[in-house]
Amino acid sequence: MPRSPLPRRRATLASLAAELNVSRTTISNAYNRPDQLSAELRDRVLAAAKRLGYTGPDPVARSLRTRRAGAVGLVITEPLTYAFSDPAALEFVAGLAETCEEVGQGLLLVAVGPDPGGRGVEAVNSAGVDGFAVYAPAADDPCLLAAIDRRLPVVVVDQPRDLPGVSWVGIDDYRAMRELAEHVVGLGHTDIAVISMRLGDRSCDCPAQLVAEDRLRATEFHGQADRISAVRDAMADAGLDPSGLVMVEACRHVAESAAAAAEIALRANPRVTAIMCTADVLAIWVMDFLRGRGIYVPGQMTITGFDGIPEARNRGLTTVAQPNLEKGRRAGELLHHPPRSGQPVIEVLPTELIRGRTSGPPTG
Amino acid sequence: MPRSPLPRRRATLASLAAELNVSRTTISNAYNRPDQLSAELRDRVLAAAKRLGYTGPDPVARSLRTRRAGAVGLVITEPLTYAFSDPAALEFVAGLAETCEEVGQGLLLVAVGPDPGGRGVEAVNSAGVDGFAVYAPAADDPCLLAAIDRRLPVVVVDQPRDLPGVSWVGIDDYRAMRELAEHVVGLGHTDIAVISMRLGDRSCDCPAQLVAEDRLRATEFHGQADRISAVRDAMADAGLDPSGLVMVEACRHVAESAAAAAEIALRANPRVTAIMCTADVLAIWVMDFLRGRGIYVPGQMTITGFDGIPEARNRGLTTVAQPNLEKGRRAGELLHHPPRSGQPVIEVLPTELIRGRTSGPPTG
DNA sequence: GTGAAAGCGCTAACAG
DNA sequence: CTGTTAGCGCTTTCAC
Repeated sequence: MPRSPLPRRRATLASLAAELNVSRTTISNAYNRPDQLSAELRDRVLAAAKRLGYTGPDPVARSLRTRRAGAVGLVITEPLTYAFSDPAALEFVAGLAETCEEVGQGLLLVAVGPDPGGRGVEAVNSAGVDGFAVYAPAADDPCLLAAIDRRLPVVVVDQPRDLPGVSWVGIDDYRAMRELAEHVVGLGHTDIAVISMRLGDRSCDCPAQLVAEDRLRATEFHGQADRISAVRDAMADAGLDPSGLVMVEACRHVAESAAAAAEIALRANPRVTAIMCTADVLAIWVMDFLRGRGIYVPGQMTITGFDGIPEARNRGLTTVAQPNLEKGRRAGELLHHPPRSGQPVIEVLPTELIRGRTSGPPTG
Repeated sequence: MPRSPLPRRRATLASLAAELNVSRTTISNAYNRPDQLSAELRDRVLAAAKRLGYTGPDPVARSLRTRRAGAVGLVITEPLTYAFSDPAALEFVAGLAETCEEVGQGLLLVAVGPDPGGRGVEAVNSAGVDGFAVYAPAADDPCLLAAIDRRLPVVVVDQPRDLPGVSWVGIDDYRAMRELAEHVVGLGHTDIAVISMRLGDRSCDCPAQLVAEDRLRATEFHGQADRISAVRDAMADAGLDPSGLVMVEACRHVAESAAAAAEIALRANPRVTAIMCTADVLAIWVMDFLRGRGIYVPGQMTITGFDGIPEARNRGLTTVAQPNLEKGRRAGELLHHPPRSGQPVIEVLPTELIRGRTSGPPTG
C-alpha cells in the first residue's frame, strides 16, 4: 500500500475507509456508534484518522444527512452594536447561550445588518439552524416573517405576541407598566412624560420626536405601545387627563437620542415632573442628560425605567424588573425541546416593581 | 397536473422543478444567478416557490456543495456567562459581529461549556463554519487545538501568541503593563500587589490564591504572565525588590473572587499601597471591596486596571486601554478575507495608558 | 460486527 | 437561456 505522506486534499470518511480497507460505515460507526465495532478496530480507525489529519465527520455533510444543524439561530433586528449596548438584551442572549451550552448546541447570531429588507431575509434563509429565536422585532419585520416561513421551530421574544402558531416568551408589558405608572401617579405627579424606543422603522432620521396619536396606534412595536397605554390608563383612572401625557420616542438606541427625547419632552411641557422611560438604558441616559442640565433626581424630576438591568439597580433606579436571563433560558428550552404536540407555547414571565431612589413626590 | 394543496413534505428544489417542468438548474439559477434566466421564467419560479412554501435552497445542502458555511465560529473557552460579564470580551464580540454583519456572514457562538475537554472539542469539530476566532484560550486548551486541527482559517485572540502557522490579533501585553507599572512605581509606590485572572485550569476550587513562582512560570496564560513580569521588571528597574511583589490570582471571573484576591493580597503584605489588576473588571470589583472596607482610593490605595472598558472610564480608573472593538474587527477581517498567501498574520494593536483618578502617591 | 446501496438537497461544469 | 451529468461527505436501513 503506497503511503501518502501529506494528503493534499482534506481527508474524508471515504478516504479513511479506503486507507484502512474497511467500509465507510465502519468509519462512521467509529465516530457515532462506538459500540458497533470492536475496540481494537476503532482504535485503528482513530489512529489512522489522526495520521491523515481527519478530524471527524464533516459537520455540514452530517447535517445534510441527519437533518439537524446542531445550532439555533438568534435574529436580532437591530444592528448588533445597538443590541450589545443594552444589558437587557445581553442578559437574554446569555440565558439563551447557557441553554445552548447545556445541550451542546451552537448559537448562531444571524447577521441581519442595517438593511433588514434585503440581506437580512437572505441571512435568515441561509442560516443552517434547527430553529430561531427572534428578539423583539416589529410585527411586520421581514426577518421575522422569513424565520417563520422557514418552518422551523420559532420563538418570538417580547413582541409581537399574537402571531398564530408561533411560540412566544415575554412579559405582560401592560400590567407591568401600569403598576409602575400607578406608583408614579400615586406620588402625586400630574405632568408626566413617557420616552419610548422607536415606534417606526429605522428610516426616521431625527434623534427623537413627539409621538402623534395615530403613530402610536399604528406602531408595529406592540410592547412599547402597551407600556404607553398603561401610563395613560393609570392617569385616567386617577382622574388625570391622559391626553396631557407627553409622548416622545427616541428614534435610535443611543444616549444622544435619549437626551434629545428628554429635551423635547421638557420643551413640550416644562411643568413635567416625571419622565417614565420604557427601558432602563433610556432612563440612565436621560438621567445623565438631566445631571448635565443641573436638574436633580428625584428632587426636581422623577425618573423611571424598565427592565431591571444591573446598572439600574446600582443607581437606585425606580423600574420594573423582568427576568431577562430566564427569558433567554425559556426561549432556549422551547427551541431545544419543541413541544411534541407542535402547539405553540405562550410563556408570560413575572415582573417586579422596584421602588428605587429616583422617584419621589413632585416639588411644588 | 394534479394540484397538491398542502405539500406534506417540505418542498425542495427538485420538487419545484418537477412542478414547473423545468430542470433543477433553472430553479437554482432563479435564486443564485438571476441574470441566467428570463425575468418571466424567474417570476414563475418564485411564484411557484411561494405557493409551495419553498423558501429557497436549503442552506445546509448548499453549504455542502459550495464548501462554504456562511458563518464564522467564535470559541470562548470560558463559560458564556462569564464571557458576557466582561465588557472587554463583549466589545470584542461586537466588533467581530459587526464585520460579520457587513459581509453577510453568521457568527456562531460555539458552545464550549464548562467541561472543555470533552464536549467542547466535539462542539468545535461539529461547527459548520468557515473559520474560527479563538478568544484568549490557554495555550494548551483542547478546543484551541481542535480548532486548529480543523484546518480552517483560525485567528487566535490575545494569547497564545506564538502558535506556528496561526494568525494572531492582540496587543503587546508586556509593554502596555510595563508602562502602567512605571507610572505606579513613579508615583512612589514600593509595596505593590498584582491581581490576575486565573493562571491555571478551572479545577482550582478556591476563589483566589497567592501565585507561586513556578506556577507563574508554568502558566498557559502567557498574556497574564507577561503583564505580571512587566510589573516586576518595572520594579527592578526602579531599584525595588521584585520578589516583594505580591501576586494573587482570582481563580474565577466573579466579584467574590476578586474580593478574596484583594483580601489575600492585603494580608500577605499589609503595607501594600497599590493594587494592579490585569483587567478592569477585576479592578472595579476590588474597588467595591475596598469601599466596603472603608479604604479610600486613591488616598489609601492606588488601583489600576487593564482594558479600558467604558465603566472604567466612567469611574476614572487608571488603566491601559486597548482597542477591543477593533480587535474584533481585525479578527473578523482576517477570517472573512484570509490572506491569499496562506501565511499567518500577526497583528499587534496599540494601547494607551490612561492616568485616571484611582492612582496617586502612597500615603506615609 | 461489517459492508453495499441509496440517497439527503444542492450547485457547477459543460453541452446544447 | 436551459438541461444533463456528477458528485459534495455523510448516515442509514438492510443484508451478510
